[in-house]
Amino acid sequence: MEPSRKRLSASLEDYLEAIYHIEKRKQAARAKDIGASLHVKGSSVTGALQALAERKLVNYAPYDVITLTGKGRSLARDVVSRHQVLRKFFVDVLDVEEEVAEKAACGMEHSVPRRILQQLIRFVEYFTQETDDERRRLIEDFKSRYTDKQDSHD
Amino acid sequence: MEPSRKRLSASLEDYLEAIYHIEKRKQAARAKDIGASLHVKGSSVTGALQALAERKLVNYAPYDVITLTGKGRSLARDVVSRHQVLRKFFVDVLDVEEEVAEKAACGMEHSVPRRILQQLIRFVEYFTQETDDERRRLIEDFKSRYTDKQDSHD
DNA sequence: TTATATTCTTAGCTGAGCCTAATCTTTTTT
DNA sequence: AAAAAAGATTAGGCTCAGCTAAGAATATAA
Repeated sequence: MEPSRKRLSASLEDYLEAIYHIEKRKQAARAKDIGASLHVKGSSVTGALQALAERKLVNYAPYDVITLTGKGRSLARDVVSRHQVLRKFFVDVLDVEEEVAEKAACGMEHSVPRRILQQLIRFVEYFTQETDDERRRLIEDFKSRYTDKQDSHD
Repeated sequence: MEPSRKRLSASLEDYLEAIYHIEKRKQAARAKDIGASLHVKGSSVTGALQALAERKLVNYAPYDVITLTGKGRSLARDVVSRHQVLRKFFVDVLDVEEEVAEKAACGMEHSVPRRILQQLIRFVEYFTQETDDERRRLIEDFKSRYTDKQDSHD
């Protein structure tokens, strides 16, 4: 009985992520919150929840509230972490606008390999450490050279 | 008559990219080369080519060789450039293994916003300039601290 | 120049993942 | 408690992007 080893689709990862955030705000998630958060209709949510339930990632019973299982929460945290790392890198290092960074992270979070993530974490850490002036100065210097916050995103 | 303003799917971008690379090696692309390069069957290639032809991105006639149109080539270059920038950043800055970098670039190239790309280009440039020792030294220092080239990709 | 092999296309199927419309459930009002 | 509203689910449809199998077109070999 393998623990459904196949990779989750980008879409299902999004659902997991959304549920995770909603759970953090409220106790449990409702279908409509998920739909609102992902800009999809209720019927799509139901479909996704059934897929997630089949993989034992959410506790789901029709008309009941939705919660993540242990496995689900762990996977959700993984996605959220990818998102956060990218976002932080875009904002703190590349000096990109919050909204652009946020959107970009959303798009790219599903395909960042572990190894890249690991290095990215180390990299951001290395260059933003409170304790090292030289490194932080360089990043600041980089930023100050390209301070053209226009719109050329997307 | 709008020039089909809607964004290309990740899949169609992959096809364009593949054709671009094949064209660079040989004179023109054949369906089977494209299929081999993307690991899809011939019939899928035909389908994609028809979609691309409809958008005037490839010159396509049944059983004939395939070439990019001007618009197609320009778009292809765009994709390839996103790919290369990511790849270079992963290898030259994050110090990630070639294959991991390559795969990651493949996955992420479809969702990098322009703005992020622009900053990434500047960033890599800034830190790998031949002319600046201090910056290059810091990157080297970063690399030397995390020289654990194991497998934890994917 | 036939025969064979290769390549390409068509037709039709599948699964994801979204949608709308109709039909439950559950909750809230009156 | 009955009616109304809100929320969730099912049924069925659509698009995308892959697949297989069968057949057409082209290229190669005998």
